[in-house]
Amino acid sequence: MRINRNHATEIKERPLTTQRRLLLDILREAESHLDARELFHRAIGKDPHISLATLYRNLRLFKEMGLVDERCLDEAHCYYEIKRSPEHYHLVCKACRRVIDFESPLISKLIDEVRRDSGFDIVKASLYLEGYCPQCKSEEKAR
Amino acid sequence: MRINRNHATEIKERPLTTQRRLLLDILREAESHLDARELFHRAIGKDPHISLATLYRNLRLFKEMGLVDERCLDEAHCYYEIKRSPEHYHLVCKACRRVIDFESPLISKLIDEVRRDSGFDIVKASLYLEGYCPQCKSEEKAR
DNA sequence: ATAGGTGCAAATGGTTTGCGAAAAC
DNA sequence: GTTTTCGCAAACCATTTGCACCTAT
Repeated sequence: MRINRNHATEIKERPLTTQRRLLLDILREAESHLDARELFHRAIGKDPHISLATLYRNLRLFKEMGLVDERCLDEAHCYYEIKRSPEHYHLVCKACRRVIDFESPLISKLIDEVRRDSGFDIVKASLYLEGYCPQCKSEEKAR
Repeated sequence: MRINRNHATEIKERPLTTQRRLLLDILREAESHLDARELFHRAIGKDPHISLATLYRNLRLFKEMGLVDERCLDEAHCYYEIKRSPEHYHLVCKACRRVIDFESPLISKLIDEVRRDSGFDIVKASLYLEGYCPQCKSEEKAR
């Protein structure tokens, strides 16, 4: 079995090795938003022999093939997630670090607007909103 | 002289040392979007004795004080820029890496929408659009 | 005199790479 | 038999930290 990206360009097709399947399965099953550390932790759980090098090599491959998105919130927090459709965006609580996905039709409107004004051919949009979730807000107040 | 953030909360006021002024000046004068390496390069130009440790310590301080924003496009590309108003967002060309700033009233509409739906108190929005700029698009076609 | 800042050099820690062995085709 | 992947250990490199000195109050 092989993996590749439907609208692939010059990127070669690659075999779906046991390790790659393992990693992709974890990413798919995850409630999403795993960092490399957590992904490795879960991978070790399923196959104690898998190595970090393999993990990073394949994360990079997945990124290049467009199977996985890398989301870097800041220097210290990079998360990986399987691409799913429809596209969605992220809302992060600065207190508890909970991440919520959301969608909004306003974004495609915005993209159209920018495309028209700038002449860019836009292929990807990343949007993070940060703030405080209802729980953390009220805990804050209680203090 | 001192630096602090107008709507400061618990963050102490800090003295504006020569090194801090130097760094802030560079960030202010920059056409924006400097990474740590480039910032250091320019800093060394003005004061050959300034150290990387000072640069990182102060970048972190500036972030905490809300003077500077850190934008991480991916693992390898973190950029720092002085906060200016009004808020603006980024459009990056995947081919030439050019970065364009833009604003749009649709974003505050979007934020209102998300705030209403999620109950979050939203304090920051980061939006990157990636694609190909008009020049790179036509060079691509020419090939 | 005390607190905070700086430079230097060493430590840290996440990510990458070189290499020989193993697997895929 | 050639090509690709893997695991291991070593290398890399951006960032952080410990410490002694310095500066400002």
